[in-house]
Amino acid sequence: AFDRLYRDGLAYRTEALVNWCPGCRTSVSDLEVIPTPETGTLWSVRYHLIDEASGQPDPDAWITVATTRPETILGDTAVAVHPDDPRYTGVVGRRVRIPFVERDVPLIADETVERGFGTGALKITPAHDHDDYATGKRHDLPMITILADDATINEAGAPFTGLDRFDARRRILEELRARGDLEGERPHEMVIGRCQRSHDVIEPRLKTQWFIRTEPLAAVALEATRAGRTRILPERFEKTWEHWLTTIRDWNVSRQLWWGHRIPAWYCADGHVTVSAEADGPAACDACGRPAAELEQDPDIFDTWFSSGLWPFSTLGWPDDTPDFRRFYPTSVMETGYDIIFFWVARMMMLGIHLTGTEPFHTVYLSGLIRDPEGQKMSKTKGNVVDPLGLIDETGADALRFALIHGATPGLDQKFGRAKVEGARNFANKLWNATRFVVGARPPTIAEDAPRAQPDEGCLGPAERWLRSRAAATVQAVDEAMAAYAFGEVTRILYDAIWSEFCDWGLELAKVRLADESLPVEAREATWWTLVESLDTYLRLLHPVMPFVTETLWDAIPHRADDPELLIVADWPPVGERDAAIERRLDTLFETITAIRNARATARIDASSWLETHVALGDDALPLFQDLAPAIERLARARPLLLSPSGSALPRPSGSLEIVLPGGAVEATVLTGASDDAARLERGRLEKELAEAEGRLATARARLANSAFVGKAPPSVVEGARVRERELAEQVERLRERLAS
RNA sequence: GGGCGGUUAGCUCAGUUGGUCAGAGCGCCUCGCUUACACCGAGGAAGUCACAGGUUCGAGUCCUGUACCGCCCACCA
Repeated sequence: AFDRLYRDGLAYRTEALVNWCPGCRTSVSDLEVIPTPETGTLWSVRYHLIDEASGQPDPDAWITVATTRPETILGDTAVAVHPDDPRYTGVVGRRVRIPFVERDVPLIADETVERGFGTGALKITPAHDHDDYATGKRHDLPMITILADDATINEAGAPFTGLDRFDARRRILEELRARGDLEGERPHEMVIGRCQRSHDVIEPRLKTQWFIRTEPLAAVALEATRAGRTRILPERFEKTWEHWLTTIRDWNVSRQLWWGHRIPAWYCADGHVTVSAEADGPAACDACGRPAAELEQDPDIFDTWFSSGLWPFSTLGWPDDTPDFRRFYPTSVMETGYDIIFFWVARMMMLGIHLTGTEPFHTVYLSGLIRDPEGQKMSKTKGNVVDPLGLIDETGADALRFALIHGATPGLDQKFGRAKVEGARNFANKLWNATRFVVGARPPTIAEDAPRAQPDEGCLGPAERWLRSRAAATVQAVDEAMAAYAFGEVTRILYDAIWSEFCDWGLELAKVRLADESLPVEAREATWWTLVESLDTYLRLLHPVMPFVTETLWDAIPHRADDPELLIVADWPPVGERDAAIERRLDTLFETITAIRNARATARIDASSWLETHVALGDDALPLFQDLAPAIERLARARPLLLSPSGSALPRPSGSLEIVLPGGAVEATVLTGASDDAARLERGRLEKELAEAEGRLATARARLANSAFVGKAPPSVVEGARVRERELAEQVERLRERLAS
């Protein structure tokens, strides 16, 4: 890759100002310099003007400069003021004496100087400051390096040679004060660049190193996102992307470290450069033909992100045209944290497009960061890091995966702790037990190793049709969420479908039918096959999130002849057919059961006692309720259970529990055997329900009475409001009847 | 100095194109060992959706501003 970049004119070696970390003894990229706000000191220092006659500094004439880094005085090669600054119009062009090094430097005018800052006069240290470097270039100033690699003062900084930079600063200040040239000092809020890794103060300094010319690379990366060939999600990050890539500077890729890919560049005695992609290096110098034995390889290595930037294709055998590369490049979706969008994603894009001609992925999905339960960034020094392996030992990898995905919203950080993993572990456990139940509930008429059979359509009851319809709904919902990269939504859909629908209602209904000896064998078999079918669907849907437990459980259920050995390669489930009518009626049935349970609990009736219960409901749902009567009996502890068409007179002995469903479509009476206490509690519940229903009814009526609403809202919305109003009115009426009697 | 995100039940967070969206999990309260599961089951309480304006018949949901928390980018020594 480097060889290609070099030959394409995109890699070059030059002496330039780099970010030097004295602690790591290496240069680092701009991205690895962390701007850190700190309170420093701003010192005012007098530089004496040179008397033009004597050529000596004038003790009584000076210009005062402001600096936060007095040690860099040793490297000053100019003093700059703004050209339009009236205070200095007379002195521009004269020379000043730099103390200690006794160097005379020009007083120059440059528009970048802020007149309002400090004294309006700025010392220029081109070899140790990015701004000054630019100024030095503009004015062709000498660049004097005064620091060694360990940030001690070098020979150029005599008489302070050998002192650490901060010791040198103290000494210099002392001496300036002694000379009377330290005019003042004051605290100064500033931003200091520190090393991302060692936190040392970064020293800008001159080094001869390799750079990647980023502008053309950034241009093609930008073009790819602008044209939509690569999409960044969430979209708002495209703005960040644009900004960074349009202001990007050339990338220093040389590192003076040991671990990494060594830079494949060789130098001869004449300083010629030979870059080679050969494993053993070049045979001879490209320029002068000196043999390999006389060449020396660059001791530096690449920035780790240079190597990482090649990942999408270097892992596939590139630059060879391998089957893997042909099959898997370009990749599809790049998922990573937003914190490395520049470090990694941008580099993969720039290098990938240039080197392969194709964007490495069509979508970049940026997730948030995982933080500790208090919202702190996890760090080893803080000790708040979750050890995934330890957690996996405790709760399983599936639980960890589920928890991380469940809690994730694209691009937003999530607080993460034990509680979330435990919830996911419980879910896995629930699924495990549900499967255990299904496997154990196999009717004896079905052989243990029987191949998977379709439920007999003719034998399906409403519960079975409901299970199938809900499974279809879940497949559809999961498909949509997946397509939208809403992975947290995927887990939420599956959690609800499996726990609240399949387990809470589906299995409970199935238990009753499976145990019903009065039904023909075929009916019970159909119920079981329906359970297997739904479970099979849910396991397939959940597999990407919880691969291990689903794989194991899937192995335990009967399979079709064309199923593969493993779930991981099994087909994604197709969307089945919905049955809206069944879903609606079952919902009503569930609501009825819940309402009866609620009434019983409110009246503090022993949950295990069986009570005579009367239910009246509309003709459309009545047959279904009759069909599922045994299940209602069991789930509502309603026995005997009497079902009748709505409008039928229900018995209302004292102490009975009165139930009216929203909409008034279902009414029920539970005979408690009369207890004053129960009756009182029950009445309180009914009154509360009435008050709530009346409140909603008033709101609904007010809305419909508003001619603007009726006139402007879409007809479907108005119609919906009318239906709601009717239902509430019905419910209120029924409740009043109950309370009156 | 620019740019961005967050502010919804005690806690952690969902809420796609504005119209039963006020939700989930945990926690809490009351019951319960009913033949898959107490890592469970049944029921329940709990939010003026940060604040102030505005648009609209209608706004957590759109616009403007404010406050607080956080992040990114940035060559005022």
